[in-house]
Amino acid sequence: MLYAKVVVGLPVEGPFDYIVPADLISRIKIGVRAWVPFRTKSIIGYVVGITSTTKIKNLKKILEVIDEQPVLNKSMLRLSKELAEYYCCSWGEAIETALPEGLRKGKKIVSINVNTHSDKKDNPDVILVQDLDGKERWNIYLREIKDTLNKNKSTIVLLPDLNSVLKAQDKITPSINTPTSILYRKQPKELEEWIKVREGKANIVIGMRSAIFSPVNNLGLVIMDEEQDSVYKQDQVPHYHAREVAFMRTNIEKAKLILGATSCSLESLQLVKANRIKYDFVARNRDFPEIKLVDVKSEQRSRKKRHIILSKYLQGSIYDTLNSSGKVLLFINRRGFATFASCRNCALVLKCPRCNINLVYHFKDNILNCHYCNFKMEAPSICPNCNSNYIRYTGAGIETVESELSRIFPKSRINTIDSKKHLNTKDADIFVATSVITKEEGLNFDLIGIIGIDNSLNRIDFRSSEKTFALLSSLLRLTEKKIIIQSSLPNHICFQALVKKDLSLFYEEELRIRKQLNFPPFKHIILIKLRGRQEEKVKQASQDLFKKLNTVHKLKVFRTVSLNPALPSKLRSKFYWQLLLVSSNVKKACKSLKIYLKDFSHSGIIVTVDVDPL
DNA sequence: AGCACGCCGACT
DNA sequence: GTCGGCGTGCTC
Repeated sequence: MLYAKVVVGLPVEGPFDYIVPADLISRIKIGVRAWVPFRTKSIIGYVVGITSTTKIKNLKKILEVIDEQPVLNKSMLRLSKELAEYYCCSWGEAIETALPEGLRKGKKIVSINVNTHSDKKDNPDVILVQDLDGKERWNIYLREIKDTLNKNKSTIVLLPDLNSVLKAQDKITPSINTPTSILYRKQPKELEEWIKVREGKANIVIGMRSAIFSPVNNLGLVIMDEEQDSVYKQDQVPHYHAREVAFMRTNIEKAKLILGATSCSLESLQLVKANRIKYDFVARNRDFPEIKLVDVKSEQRSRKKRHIILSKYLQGSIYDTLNSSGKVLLFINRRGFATFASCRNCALVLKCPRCNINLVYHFKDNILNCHYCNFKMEAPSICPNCNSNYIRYTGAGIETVESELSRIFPKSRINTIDSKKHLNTKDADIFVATSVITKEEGLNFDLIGIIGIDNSLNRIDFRSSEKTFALLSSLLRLTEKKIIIQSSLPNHICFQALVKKDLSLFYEEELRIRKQLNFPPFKHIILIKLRGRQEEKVKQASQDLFKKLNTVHKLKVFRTVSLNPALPSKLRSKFYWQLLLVSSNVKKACKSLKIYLKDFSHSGIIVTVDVDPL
C-alpha cells in the first residue's frame, strides 16, 4: 500500500495521509497537486511525501493527480517549508503564496519542466548597494545581470511597484538580447508568464514582491531595488518579507543577492556591520543640496498663531525661486484638506463609524473620507450632534497647502499630486505633493519645502525615525539646490544628519538606540493580533492568551512584552487587540507558538501572527 | 478558513 | 414539533 503525505492551503498543520489508489501509483510524485477529499469537500492538496506506512486509521483516497510534472521542485518545497517555519503559517499556506492563482485553483497545465538545477558550487554572496540617485546602482545591476546571463543562469529583479517594474524593463532590455518576463499577482497573463519562465523561455524575471517565487531555472542572481520599502512586506497572512524570502531562496539555490537602496533598512545595515553581507556605498556625484531648517515653534510664538503652514522664510524662498522662473516642490505627506473636522460649539469630532478614526475633509468633493477603510460621507454644514453651524476643519493636507499658496502667490500655477491623482503635467510653477512624488524620475526642482514632517516623526512607532529619514533621503534625489524643512524638532538627528551631509550620523545613532532597547534589527518582534466583533470578548481573549504565554516564557524562546488595543483599535467594524513578543530565534519561537495557538480557541476571535512586523 | 453539528429560542 | 441562529470543534 502506498500513502501520500499532503498539505493544504488552510491554517491547519498537516501533512495529511491519503491512500494512493492503484491506478494513480504511476502518476504520484512529490511536488504534484492532487484533488483530495477534505472533510466534506474536495480541495487541492500538495504532495510533499510518499510513504508505505501510516499511523492514521480510516484513510481517504486521493481523487485525482492533477500534474504530470511536479509544479514544486525540491528547492521550492524547501523554500516554502522554511517560510512556514519562519512566518508561523502552515506549509500548505506557504506553498499557495508561492503559486499563481491559476494553479491554486486547480487549472491544468501542459508544461515541460526544464529543471536545470544550478551546480551549487558558488558561494552565496550578498551585497548591499547604496546610492542616493539610483543611476550608479543601475549600472551595477546591469553589469551583474549580464554576468549572470553569461553563466547561463537566471535573474529575478524585484521592484516596489508596477510603475518601477515597467521602467526597470525599459532599462534592462536594451542592453541584453534575451526575453524578459513581467510577473506579479493579478497580472492578467500571470499563469502564462509563469509557464514561460518555468520552461526557460525567459531568463530574466522582473516583478514585485511575489516575483521572488518565480519558477526560474538555474537561479544565479536576485536583485532587490529599494530594499527598505515596506511594500515588500505582505500585509496578509503569511506576513512574509520578500527580503527575508530572498535570503532563504538564494541560500537554498546558491545564488547571489544584491540589495539596493537610496537609504537602506537598518536590518540590512546591521548585517553589514556584523560582517554577514558586503557593502558598496556609491558616493553622490551630483551636488548635495543645501538643507535649511525652520523652527516652526518659535515662529508660532512670534507670529502668535496656532498653526503655521508656510513660514516666513519658506514664503520668501518660494518668492525668490518663482522670480527667477525656478520650480518649487512643497512636500506634505497627507492627502485631503484637514486632519479632522470638529464642532466649535459641542466639541464633537467627526469620526468614521466603522473605524473610530478621525475623518479627513476633502475640499474638492466636499466629503469626509476615512483613509483607513475609505468610508465617505458628504461633509455636514451643521453639527449632527448640536445642530450648530460651527464645524471647524483643522490640520493640514495637500489641499490646505494648495489653497494657502494660491492666496499668497495668486499668479503662480499650482499642481497637486497624490496617490489618487498622479503627475500628469510637468508644466507648473509649484507642485504640492505627497510621498508618491519620490517615485518620479527626471524631476529637478530649484526649491523643496517640507511641511508637517513632524507628523511622520511623532508616530507611535519605534520605526518612525527610520521611515522619516528614508522619506527625506528619497527627496534629496529631486534637487541639487535647496531644501527647507519646517519642524518643531529642528535638532532631531534625522534632520541634523542631512544638514551635515553625513547619512551615517543618523544610522549610527538609530542603531545605538535600537540596541539599547533590544529592538530590531537586534531582536525579532512577533506580533499576535486578535480581532472580533465584540470588544469585550477580544479583550478577554487577548488577556487569556497573554497570561498563557507569560507562564510558558520560561522556555526562553520568546518573551512577552506588551498587551494592548491595536492602533487603530477598531477597523471595518472589528475590534483589534495585540500582543508583542520578542525573540532571538524566530523559528524556535514560532514552533512553540504554533503549539500554544493550536489549543487556544475563543468563539468569534481570529488570531493572526506577524513575524518582524513593520 | 469553512463547514457540520448541536444547543436553544421562536413560531406553526 | 420543527425551523434556523450562532457558538464550537475538526479537517488524513
